[in-house]
Amino acid sequence: MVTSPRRRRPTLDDVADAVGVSRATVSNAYNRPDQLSAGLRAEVLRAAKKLGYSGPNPVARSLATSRTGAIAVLLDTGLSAAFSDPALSITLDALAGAVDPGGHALLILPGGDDGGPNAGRVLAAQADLAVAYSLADHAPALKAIRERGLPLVVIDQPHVPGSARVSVDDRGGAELAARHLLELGHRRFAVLSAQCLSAPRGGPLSPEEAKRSLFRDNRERFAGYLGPIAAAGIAEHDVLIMETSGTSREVAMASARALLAHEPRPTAMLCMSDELALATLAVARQLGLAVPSDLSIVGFDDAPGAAWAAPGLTTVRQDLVRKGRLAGEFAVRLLDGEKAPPPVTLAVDLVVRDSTAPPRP
Amino acid sequence: MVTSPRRRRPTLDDVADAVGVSRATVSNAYNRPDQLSAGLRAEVLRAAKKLGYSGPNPVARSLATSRTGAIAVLLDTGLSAAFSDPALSITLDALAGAVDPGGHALLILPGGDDGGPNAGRVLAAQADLAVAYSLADHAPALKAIRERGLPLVVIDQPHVPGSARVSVDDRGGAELAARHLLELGHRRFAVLSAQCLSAPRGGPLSPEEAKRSLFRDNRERFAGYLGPIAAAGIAEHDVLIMETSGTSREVAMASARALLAHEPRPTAMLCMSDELALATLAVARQLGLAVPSDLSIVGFDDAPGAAWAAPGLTTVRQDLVRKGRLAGEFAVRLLDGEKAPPPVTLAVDLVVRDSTAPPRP
DNA sequence: CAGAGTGACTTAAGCGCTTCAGAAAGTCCA
DNA sequence: TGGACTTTCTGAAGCGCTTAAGTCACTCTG
Repeated sequence: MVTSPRRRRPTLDDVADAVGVSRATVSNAYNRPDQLSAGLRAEVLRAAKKLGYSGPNPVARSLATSRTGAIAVLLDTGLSAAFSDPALSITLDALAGAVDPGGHALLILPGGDDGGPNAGRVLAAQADLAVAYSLADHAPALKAIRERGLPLVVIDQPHVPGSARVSVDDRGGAELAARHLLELGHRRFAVLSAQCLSAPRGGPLSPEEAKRSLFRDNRERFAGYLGPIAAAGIAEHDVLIMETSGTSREVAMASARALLAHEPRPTAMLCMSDELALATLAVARQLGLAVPSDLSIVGFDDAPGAAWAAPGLTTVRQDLVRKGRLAGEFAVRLLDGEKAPPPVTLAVDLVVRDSTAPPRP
Repeated sequence: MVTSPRRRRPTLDDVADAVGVSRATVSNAYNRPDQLSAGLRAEVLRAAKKLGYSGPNPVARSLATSRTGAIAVLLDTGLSAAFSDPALSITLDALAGAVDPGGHALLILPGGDDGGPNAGRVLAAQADLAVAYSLADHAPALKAIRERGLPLVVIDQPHVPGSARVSVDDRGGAELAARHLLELGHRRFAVLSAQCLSAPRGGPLSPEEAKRSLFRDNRERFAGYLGPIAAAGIAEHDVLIMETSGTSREVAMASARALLAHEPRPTAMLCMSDELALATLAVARQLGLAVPSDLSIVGFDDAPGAAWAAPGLTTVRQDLVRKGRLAGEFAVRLLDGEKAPPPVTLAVDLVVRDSTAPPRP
């Protein structure tokens, strides 16, 4: 019984035996260099190298310390769709940057068709904390997180008791966009939204349906769009609303095309993301519609692409980097055992570029 | 000593005690329902629910089974930069889809400034396998993976003994692009590349420097571009080469602008990704250059944006979905204990759209 | 009705590490 | 010179779970 038949990886004990010290000492050599003499530490490390020991097994360490060093990120779509939205990439990058000094990596849990990741996956995820990004209100994943008692940070979602939250003033932003167009004199509006209802469906939506969206940010934006429009004496039912299914550009373009095919054609399009706005811009170009003289378009996010577009996109700016960083900081604080800070709502503002103008008389 | 002061989470033992069975039975209730009677199982689950036990602790389970259920993805840049490239999103989405049935999530390790993720992070990552995506050849992360003895799948990188590999015919694709332009009659070329050398620097590159790129795919593409051009009797040093630093659109546009400012202006631009090509397209528009009559542009990847662009982008198509899926399948096979399959190189082809034409006479 | 079989649980040995409470040996100062 | 400290290292108790092997009480067969 000298060595196991299948050459197993060396462990802390093997190193300890090789050097002739206790296991605790080897552990200290890696984790608390001040607990042993420099000479012995060097000897331990040398022996480890010789044996091919690459340091404490991360899983075993996690079990002993009850810290995994990972943060689960719960998304509501697949990776490709999720990351085709620059807003997510930017937010997550900032988040990753904020938690990186603490040594936390991101464990990505993509969503399925029920507004978030599979609950079983969430229950099995090795993470110290979860970040939920714009999930449907009823997402099973959220329940799983609660069951596990995992600290939670939510982004762009309704507040969950006990969790930290950062979101933006979706409604206020949408109002800014709608008022801007109203002030320019528009009366025929269309709204292009990402998925609102369960099960990818896509297609036209009534204002009532829109306001019942499963996603809080959608609901808020709808309310923000429709409020000022209604206040201006335009019937909500005269506002065309279209939900896209999925997040691909093709689908978005098809939806935009459907909206623009309506008679009388809307003169202003309110888009819930810059991606949707850019898709609309592309469709307008295909149809030979001049933007902004034939059609005004307003986006949301102020993603980098909004500024590069031709014409530059008028859009509601939100500070994505700040949002991600804040979420990351909240995560770190929760991990440090602090209580959840009060929810933060970031302000937005309207960036007027060249995609909006008064409608043709 | 009835209960610990800080209410700790219930464990398998607590449930076992509550029901009055052994720990193994509770474990079986979760993992091997056929090992106990349906009645007892229901009772166990009921007790678990009552105690607030949400199922076996993932970390402890991992330690016992020596499987984590996560796949580490090693990237060479930060998240924002990484995901601003649709090629990565698409590949990773396909990869995630392929490993999902096995219950594997992706643990994302973004890169720093040394061509890959920090080695310490890699050593500490809780994963069963690593996927390296287009890292620099010497990336410390790769060494860390080897030390750990973790199975490895590399994408678009040199072969690592013992690991699986999928890549595309970068050189062949680049040759197709160059030949296409030569056949159209171009003689003044520029090449726009992503980062090649260590430490983000950006700026003009000599052909020698270019061929020493730290990234295999870059080297191959350079070779593929320059080969046919040289064969056509054009001196390599007459080809303008520019490396961008980072991956943001702004930086890419600045690089493109610099190339187009050269006198005499190149008539054809070879871009190592569609993102770079689209940035070039935007610059050309700003400069009032007509594409393709004043300037031909060829991209690489055939990302979705290539088709939407106006004009449609001529580009080298690679099957990103297939690449990701294949990598995922290889991962699954390695996890099943199979030997590394032989490396696969996917074919590419040239998609000719409207961004290339003969140069103005 | 003995012996083989089967179903339903339990026992106990890990998985590889951290960490706290000592122990042993040396240092310091009155 | 001897008690009070330090420094350096060890012992051992977990962390929460899986799983191979074993026990025990039955049910079939021939």
